[in-house]
Amino acid sequence: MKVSIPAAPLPLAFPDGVFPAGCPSRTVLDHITSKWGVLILVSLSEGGQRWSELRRRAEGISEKMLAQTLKTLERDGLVSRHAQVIIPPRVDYSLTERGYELSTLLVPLVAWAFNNADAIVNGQR
Amino acid sequence: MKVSIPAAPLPLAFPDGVFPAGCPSRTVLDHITSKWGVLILVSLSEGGQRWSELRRRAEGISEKMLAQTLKTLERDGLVSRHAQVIIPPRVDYSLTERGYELSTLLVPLVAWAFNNADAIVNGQR
DNA sequence: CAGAATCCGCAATGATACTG
DNA sequence: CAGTATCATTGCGGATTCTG
Repeated sequence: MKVSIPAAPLPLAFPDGVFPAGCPSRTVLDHITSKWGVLILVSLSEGGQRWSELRRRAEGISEKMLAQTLKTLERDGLVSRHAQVIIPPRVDYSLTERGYELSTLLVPLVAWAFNNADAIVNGQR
Repeated sequence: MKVSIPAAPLPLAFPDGVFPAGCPSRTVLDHITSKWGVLILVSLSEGGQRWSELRRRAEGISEKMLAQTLKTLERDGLVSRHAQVIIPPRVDYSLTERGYELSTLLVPLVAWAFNNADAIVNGQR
């Protein structure tokens, strides 16, 4: 049985529906949809967390990639870093307002992936 | 000025908030958040489109990556392929029901990236 | 027109070791 | 604890050629 699927209008300002190669949104999209970027942002949507906690939650991430991902997100103004100069050091990360706004779009996406993962990898319906 | 940001509860079934390394959702997430996967899915959210049109809209994509991306999304049951055996050939792609459901999450994400791109790359607020 | 097949470079990633 | 530095690897992705 076939069902007709309603076409959703793209509420985007892309001329002729073309996603331009040099568009800045491409870079932003690459950052926020990166393998580890998504997990870090979603993880932080629950509130501020320490370096070690982020490393634990994004299972499998290397220290290098955690540092790199956090730096990129910080430069993008999505994550803010709060370092306490104590020994041993303690550094907390949290979402900025803009990062939090983004996370409200990312959380449903990760949830969807989780809920549909089995059906997708097994080719079920 | 600082503002307090409410913590959003993660409506996910991840134990201890840990995203497991071997979780199938990781693979799914990689597919649907891939560089070209996002653009193809969002493009198709407007309705069925031909190979050549997808190639045009996802500006900068190579034939290889278009083929590879479409195959992956088709295997995942998110995109369906409709080939007409004529000369010259004509092949249309469209979203499955599951793919369409996903696109409703992806479209706002791309729109957000587009709307915030300038502020992000320029470091503005 | 819509691909498939092949070659190939380099940037992204991981592993390891070191440090304030 | 929270990183940085260096090195090794690989597989992603681009360019090209060929075809039904």
